[in-house]
Formats: sequence, structure tokens, C-alpha cells
Amino acid sequence: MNIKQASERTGLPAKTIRYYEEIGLVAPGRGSNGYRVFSASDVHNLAFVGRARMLGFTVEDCRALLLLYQDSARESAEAKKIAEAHLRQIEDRISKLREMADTLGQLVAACAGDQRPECPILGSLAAMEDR
Amino acid sequence: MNIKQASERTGLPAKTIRYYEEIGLVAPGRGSNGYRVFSASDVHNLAFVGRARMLGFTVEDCRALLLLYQDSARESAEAKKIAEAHLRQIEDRISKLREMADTLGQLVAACAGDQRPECPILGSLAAMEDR
DNA sequence: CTTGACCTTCCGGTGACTGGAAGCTTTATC
DNA sequence: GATAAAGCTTCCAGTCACCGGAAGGTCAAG
Repeated sequence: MNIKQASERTGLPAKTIRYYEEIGLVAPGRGSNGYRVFSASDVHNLAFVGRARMLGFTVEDCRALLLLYQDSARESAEAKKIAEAHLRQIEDRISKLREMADTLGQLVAACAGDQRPECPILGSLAAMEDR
Repeated sequence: MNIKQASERTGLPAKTIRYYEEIGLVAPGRGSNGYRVFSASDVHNLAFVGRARMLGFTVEDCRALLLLYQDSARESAEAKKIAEAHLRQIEDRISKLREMADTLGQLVAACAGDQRPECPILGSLAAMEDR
């Protein structure tokens, strides 16, 4: 099948699929007209990567996971290690964002948000020594 | 003062300060030798931006906030609007990350992580129809 | 007078795409 | 057979907020 169909079946934009080929994540064949030809397993691999990306794995993680997936002699410990590291990263990012949101929430709550110039948000940014 | 001192007082890397000048966030003067010369208010503005960045504001938000800060005729509603929009974005990102982390946590918990190839993580990525 | 710290600009890279231009091929319609 | 629309190709540039490094100028100390 051509790229459009592969795109529809995987939910990935055609541009993204071309990009994945460029960086060697998939290697579809080529027809005599130069068009990419996607096999069922190409589509399967693309969908695999698409789902991994939805879970926030980096493209390099996706590459590693795909290799493991295709390796019948793999050890599940390998995949778990990658997933655990990623999970820790996500939790880290969440806690940093949580802190930002909390601080920001306090500032927003303290701001009248009217036509007057006094603003605890701007004041706090100007000198945050009080926190 | 020179860039190194400005960097030390604001906690921003010299590279970042040069970048902020390039995009017009600050406009330090220049000495006869071509070196940047930072006034107290330059440093103040840089610190302002640095704190806004720590709260996750985009550089463009920082520019807007800085302009408001310097505008004595501002209305606090303006600043509040920016902060609220940003807060919503952060909350969005948190909830997306929270979903990822939850899904990922379940997969990690279900994976033995030993020398055997069976792996619910890889299996789930290969076909996530079951969730 | 040299050493080392500091400063300058410019170029390229990051991650994971996305948009758009210029130019093929294929398919459908008249 | 002409033409138009859809779909394909490659390549270039841009995104965001910087960071690293090269090549070279300047300044203070010994």
C-alpha cells in the first residue's frame, strides 16, 4: 500500500512516516515509480511506534523497544528497564509542573485582575524573595 | 557590569543572556571595546525574565509580562489573563502526563522483568486494543 | 610580555516533527 | 487525447529555547 493508506491505518501523518523512514525506524520498499510500498509488517511496526510515542517514549526509546520486540531472544528485563526509566522521567516532570502550577495558582488567586495596575503576579516576578 | 557579573546576579548563563538580547528581551549598552554593559535595571529585567521562565512561561509570555511590568498604566487583568492561560496549559500537560504515567505504571507492574522474553509492555505496544 | 580569564560573533546542533515549494505519476473526467 | 485533481517524491526552512565550540579581540596580573 501507499503512504496515505499506511497513514490512515496507523493514525500517523504521512510526514511523520517519512521522517521515521529517514531516521531508520522503518524501511518500506519502493515501487518502480519511486513510491514507498508498505507491507503489513511495516504498518504494524509503525503502529507500534505510534503507540509508544503516545506513551511519551522518545523516538530513540521507540527504536530500542522495536528492536526488542523483534528479538525473540530478548529478556523482558530490558524492556522493563526502559519503561521504568521513562516512568521516572514522567513523574519528575509532573512534580516540577505541579510545583509551577501551585505557585502560579497562588499568584493568580491573589491578583484582582481588574483595571488597576497593582498585580501580585508582576510584583512577585519582579522580586520573588518572599518565596 | 560585564556579562559574567550579570550572569552571576541573575543566575542565567551568559549564553542565555546573549540570546535574550538577540531576540530583543533586553538591550544592554556597549562599551568602547564592544563589551556589553549591564545596568542595574538590565539585571533586574533579566532576573524578572528568569523567574518567569522558572514558572514555565514561554519567552513570548515573558516579553509580554515584562512590557506590562514596565507599563505604569497597565491593568492587572492583562497579566492575570496570561498567567491563567499558562496555568491551564500546565494543568493540561500534567493530566496528559498523569495518564501516561498511570498506563505505563500498570504495564511496568505487569512485567516480570526477568530473562524471559514474555513482556506485557512490548505486547501492549504491539496491540493496545485491550485498553 | 606573556598568560589566562574574559569578551565578541558566527555556525551548527538539539527533538520530533511540520509546512511549503517544485516537480513527478496516477486516476478520473470530458 | 487533453486536462485537472489527487497523490507521490525530494529538499529546504522553521519551530522552541537555548548550548557547545571555533576563531579571534581585550584586559588585568605577574
